Amino acid sequence: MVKHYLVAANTPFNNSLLTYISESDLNRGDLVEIPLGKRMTSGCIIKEIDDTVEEGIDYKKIRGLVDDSISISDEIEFLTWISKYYHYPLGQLIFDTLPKVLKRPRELKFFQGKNNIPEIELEKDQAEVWSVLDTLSLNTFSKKLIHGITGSGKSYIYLNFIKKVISDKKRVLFLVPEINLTPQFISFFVEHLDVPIYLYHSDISNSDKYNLWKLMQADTGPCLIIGVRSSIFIPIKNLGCIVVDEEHDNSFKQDDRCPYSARDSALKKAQLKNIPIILGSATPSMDSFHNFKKSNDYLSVTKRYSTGSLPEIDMVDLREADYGLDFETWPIPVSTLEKVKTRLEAGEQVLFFINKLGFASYVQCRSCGHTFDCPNCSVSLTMFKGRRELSCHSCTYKEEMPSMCPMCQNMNLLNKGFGTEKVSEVLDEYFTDKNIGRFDRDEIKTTKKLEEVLNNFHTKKIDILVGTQMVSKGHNFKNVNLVVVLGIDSQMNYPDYRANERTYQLLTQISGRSGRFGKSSSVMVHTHNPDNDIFGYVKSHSFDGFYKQEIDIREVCSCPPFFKLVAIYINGKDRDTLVSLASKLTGELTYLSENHFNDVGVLGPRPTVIEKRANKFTWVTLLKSSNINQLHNLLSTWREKIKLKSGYSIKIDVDPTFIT
DNA sequence: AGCACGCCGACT
DNA sequence: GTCGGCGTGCTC
Repeated sequence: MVKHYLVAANTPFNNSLLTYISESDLNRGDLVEIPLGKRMTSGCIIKEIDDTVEEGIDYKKIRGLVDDSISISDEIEFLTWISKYYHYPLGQLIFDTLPKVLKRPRELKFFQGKNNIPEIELEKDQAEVWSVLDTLSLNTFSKKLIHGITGSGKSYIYLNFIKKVISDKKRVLFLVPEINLTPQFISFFVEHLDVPIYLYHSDISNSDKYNLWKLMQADTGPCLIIGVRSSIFIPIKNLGCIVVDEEHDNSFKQDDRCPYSARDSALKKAQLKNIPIILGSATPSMDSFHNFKKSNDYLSVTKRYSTGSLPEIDMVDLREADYGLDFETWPIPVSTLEKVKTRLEAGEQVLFFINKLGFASYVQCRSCGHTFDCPNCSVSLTMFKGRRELSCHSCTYKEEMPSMCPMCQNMNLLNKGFGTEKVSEVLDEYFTDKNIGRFDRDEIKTTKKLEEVLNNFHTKKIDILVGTQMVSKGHNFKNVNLVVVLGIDSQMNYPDYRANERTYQLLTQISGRSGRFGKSSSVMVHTHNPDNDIFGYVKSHSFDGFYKQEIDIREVCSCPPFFKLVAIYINGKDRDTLVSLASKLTGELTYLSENHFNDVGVLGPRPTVIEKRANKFTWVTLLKSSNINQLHNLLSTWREKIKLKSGYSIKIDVDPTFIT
């Protein structure tokens, strides 16, 4: 008896949903091999179909099961939701997230919890939050947002809840934004739990990923999984709760392939699985704060745990900065270096934050003004002094450091702008007897190196640590009571509606690295615009104040959380063709909005901030609406009709965090 | 997204 | 002559 099956195939064709026939019985979630055109590809069985089969198509036969040890039947509903919400083909989503198959699987490594630390007594604020969580049913969907200032001991609240779920013999998924954050959580949970602890991030092998998927299906023993965003796709049987730490963090949003938010998807997953989910942050996103307040699911801890106190935030006005007679301390004012010196002399360590890599952001000829730009992208090249090269941050282009201007042969080349390498050098020259360490993507390429540098800082082999975003998140440095922030102005001036929010979050998170363990501590924020309102709210540690100001701006400019936003990126190699394609596609969107979906606004198209990357151009069109259903319907209608020539592609980004 | 077909330019 | 550049069209 021949049966027809709807299969989600690994192809964008027909939105990945294709019909096949099979003589053997197959189940929803089975992974199969199927012919497609003249090749073979993978597919996932969605359902059997009977009378709805179209005539006139010569359906092909399913070749057989590709792997019988994994079935994702319990995740199809979840994956289908993601596919619809983010307008991304279901079949491609499934095979993007599935661990690659597995020639020679090795044994799965994990950490065994030792549980050798006795129960910790919660302080009053924490206990109040815990008393609410303690009443949550473990078999019902519920969501809570814990807003706990940096150093308030959110981890202990999570821990209590996790212990409760584990003692109910269930499993816990603990989401962290980045692989950097996993080492500190491993030791924390190993000491407090007595179950296996598994890691899931970009640095674990495919074999381990595959084994974990299998294990999470095979048995149901309680365990903890600490994972980055992609771990929401692991089909975990007997999942008892999800925790999302640092929920505001932009790393939860994927930006290539299907641009899903792991935080929002986790909320959906908890709802579908009927389990509780807990989000936590010291600086909640505007979106979450707004939503959780509205539904009364908001909990807060306002006091630092134990003896920690909040740092003093000092604004350093760069308009009055003194960089020494020969400008030799630039970009660090002499007064700042003196403050650093005092801290170092007291035996403390200091943290520097600059959100740029390299020695100079660009190089310019003093005589004719020529700048060294990437031949493949519309950006200038970053100068790396140590490696003696200029390199592009948006493609792989590199060239040797020039000794003269190629236009006018002048030898006098200026270094403009600065990054971590420059700051490290200035510090090295000023504090000749101190060790300066660097903590950025350029320096830290492996987990091993990450742990090594962190360890050197913890054991005081490094006196001053200079880093990018990487240092701002989560780490606890016992001996740091001064944090220096440079180059924040460029963040604040980024041209999208989230610039204020990101700046507030970043400054607050960085401040959180200072003075975690008593003593007076401070943060020095360097800016040309010290009177900006945001600094006032950071200074007074007033999230509420910031939120109240920002939420009004969002409302008057029709931005999230009041309006939903979708960015549509159109990409291609020939600029003229791309521009006409972008305006044609935007014209179709405008037509649909004017004639059928009146509540949706269409803005654009316009070139992206970096219009050319690796010799391809990108333009963007924005959709805005407070009518979410209409927005989705417009997108679906539009997507069914569009046709693209090869070499041209579109990316739909629902709820973009960055508009580039 | 693959993969094939098909039509033009510069090599043995 | 034919190797290979990529433009176009098709895939349940």
